[in-house]
Amino acid sequence: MNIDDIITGLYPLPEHAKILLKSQFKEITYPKGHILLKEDCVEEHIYFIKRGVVRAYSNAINGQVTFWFGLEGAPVLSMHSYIFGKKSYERIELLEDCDLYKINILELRSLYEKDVHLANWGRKLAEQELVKTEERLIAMQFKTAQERYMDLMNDQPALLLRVQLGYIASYLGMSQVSLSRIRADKKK
Amino acid sequence: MNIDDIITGLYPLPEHAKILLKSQFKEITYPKGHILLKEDCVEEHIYFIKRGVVRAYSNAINGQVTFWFGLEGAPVLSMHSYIFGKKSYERIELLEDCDLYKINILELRSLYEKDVHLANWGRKLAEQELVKTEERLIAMQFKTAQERYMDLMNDQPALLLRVQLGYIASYLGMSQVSLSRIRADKKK
DNA sequence: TGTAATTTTTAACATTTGTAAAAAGCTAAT
DNA sequence: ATTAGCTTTTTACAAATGTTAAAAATTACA
Repeated sequence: MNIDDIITGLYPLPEHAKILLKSQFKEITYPKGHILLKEDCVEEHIYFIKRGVVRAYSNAINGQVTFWFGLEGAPVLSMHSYIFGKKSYERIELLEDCDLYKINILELRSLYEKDVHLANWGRKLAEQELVKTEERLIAMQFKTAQERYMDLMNDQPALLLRVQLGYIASYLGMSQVSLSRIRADKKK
Repeated sequence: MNIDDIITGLYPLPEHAKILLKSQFKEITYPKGHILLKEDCVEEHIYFIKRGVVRAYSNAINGQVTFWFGLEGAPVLSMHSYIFGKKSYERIELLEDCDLYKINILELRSLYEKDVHLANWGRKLAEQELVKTEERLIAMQFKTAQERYMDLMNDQPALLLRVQLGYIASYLGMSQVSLSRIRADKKK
């Protein structure tokens, strides 16, 4: 997934704005297992995934909770750092070797202030994430564990092939044992 | 909560931009019980609450699911209509008599395209909602029903006094019976 | 290939949460 | 004050999900 498609897919930009934004991205590669971003740190960049899979998780009393996955094309960011410039509450880990496009948040913010097209691009970035997040919240509130698993199978089958089930279970808001049970039932 | 404070609280605007945005808002009053916005309709406006309480809900197989409340100062919008110009999946109902500030979405979008400050204001609007929604999603994933209730008591005690418990239970992702149980346990 | 390490499934049991129905409490209107 | 309607709590039971531990399957790599 190249940076042009990622940028333009979000919001159409006139050539000059696109070039300006693109010029601030740097490409970078990290290996599987790399921690891109740590809790309790202020992260200074956001990323877009060129290649690879990534998860965000948070440490609760009873272990880690994976609450987000990113595949090719997805933005990777700490909400608190990107939006408030504050410490991140989550940790972001690479589940495969990844190629990433990286951009500095302060730089990006200054682009937002300078160029109306880029400000609208930034608006779209937040709006897209907002819709996805609200839909997941609603699903958590009124779908059963089984329905949530089946939705994931329909919407993101690739994820199931690339990510281990323990993380998927957590993402779906259930224990790994529950997920195994659901999968076992489905076979019948 | 007046419109000046609502606008400026989100993102500081130079005087001319503030006046421009403000001039597009109209004030309107509806009685308790009024349906502001229906599922399967494209809603052409977004609102801000001057006075009152509002809930958004969606019809599932087993009854309504309340997934959002708005108090004074909050934006009221259908995600699908505001962001995609598509049909709303939710219904929004006034739980008290409400005074609202209303603005046309197409008009707002054209302001975003015209003025860099307003585009950034629109970005902040989405970003603020995004942070709140992600935090709620995470809470749903790794807090118990009891913890979610106690968080609500701490963070939004006013809500408990103004909204009936059936809706609160749904918002917290539990049955009304469970909420009653939790409340009964708490007394001991 | 064989072994260790990791992941996934299964089993047994405990706990939480849901459902349905009844009882109790509250509110508003007469 | 009384009644009707609505909300909340309680009860009893059922279903779903969690926990712990062990077994099975898979993967990584020496």
